[in-house]
Amino acid sequence: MRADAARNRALLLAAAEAAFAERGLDVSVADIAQRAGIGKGTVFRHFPTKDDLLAEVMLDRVHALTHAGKRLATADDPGAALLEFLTLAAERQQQNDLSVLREAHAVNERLSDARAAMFAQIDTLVGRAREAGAIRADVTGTDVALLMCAPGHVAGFAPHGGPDLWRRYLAIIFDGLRPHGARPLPVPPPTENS
Amino acid sequence: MRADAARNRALLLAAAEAAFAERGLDVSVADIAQRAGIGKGTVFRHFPTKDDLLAEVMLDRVHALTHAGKRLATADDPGAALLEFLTLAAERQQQNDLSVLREAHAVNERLSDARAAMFAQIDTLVGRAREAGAIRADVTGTDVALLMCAPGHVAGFAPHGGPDLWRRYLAIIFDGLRPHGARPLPVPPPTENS
DNA sequence: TATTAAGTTGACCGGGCGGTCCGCTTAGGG
DNA sequence: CCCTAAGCGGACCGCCCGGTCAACTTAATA
Repeated sequence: MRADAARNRALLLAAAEAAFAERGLDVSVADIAQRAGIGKGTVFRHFPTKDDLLAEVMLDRVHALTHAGKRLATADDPGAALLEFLTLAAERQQQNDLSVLREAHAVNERLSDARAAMFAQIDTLVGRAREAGAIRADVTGTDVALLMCAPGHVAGFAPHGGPDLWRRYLAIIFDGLRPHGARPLPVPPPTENS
Repeated sequence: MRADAARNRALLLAAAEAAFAERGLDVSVADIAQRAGIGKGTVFRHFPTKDDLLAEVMLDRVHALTHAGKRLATADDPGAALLEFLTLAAERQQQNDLSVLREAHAVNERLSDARAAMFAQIDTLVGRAREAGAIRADVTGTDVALLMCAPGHVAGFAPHGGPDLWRRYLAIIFDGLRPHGARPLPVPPPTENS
């Protein structure tokens, strides 16, 4: 692969990730190309369809989370490890990632596999946290996989919320996962209110 | 207003609500019209733009919730009242209602006013629940307004979840709002798992 | 029933989208 | 340094969308 092609590919992926995060999945390919400073045709040289581009962006994010999960799976405190994983997930996943992943099979087989790997990693983290008594006995990996995007999603709709508002909702939701009578986390105050 | 026009208008609103809920905000006007069994032109006779149609649908939903909130504001048990309100909200709001409401001002002034009225009603419910000690002292109406759509939203992404899966996540989230050491609600088991 | 205004309809329009293509540019090995 | 193939870019295509319009249909009144 030629050097300029590799550079443009990296530029394109970065621009696409930013564009999808800011404007949603409906950004036009032309917009992404302009943001990357390349021509529209070049986008389709690197990725046959817009969906393939999206899949590649998602693949990077899912892999990063999976690796973080693998690292945290051997931590001393399984409860803290799960919380840190959820923090990473909420931090990165500002947007509607789950809606993409749900239809991952239709988009891309590799992405579908990556999702399965991430879910398996979540199962491990949740299992360890459950055994350690850090979360309720009936909480499943699926529960956590579904709930982990909620803080970022929900905070995104705040009228005046600061950029860290998601931490507040992560704390609230995580406390809902804890066993009966657990002392809840200190909940960060809302930075601003309506 | 002529009788057939009123009938078509009702048919149209029902079809639009169903279509938006099932297919998202991107359903074409033509699809909605076909679903209602009327011509596409008739849609634009009743509502000048697609956004106006959407605003009318949302207006009905927001008003219904506001009225339910007003009824619950005088209930004996403020904690139970808030929970019932959240149950109603999660039950109806399967979809991305918040994303619409956030841009309500851009869509329609009446909708913007209706949203403000609903938020005020939520503030009342939350205030009463807080005073009764049913929820944490630091939980605000904005918190609840943001979190109330999360159960429906999150459950919608479950691969095999039953239609009542949102109840599970409502219970978890509501428990996160309760004061320290509160006995959590019984959490409905997941109907199915991945 | 005759009249008419209100209501309905689908063909039609401009615009923006994803995706294609071919002439131009340029990296990089011999 | 030159040649060539890999890479680039933007004009272009077909499609579908929201929205318009003029011809047609019908409910309601006298």
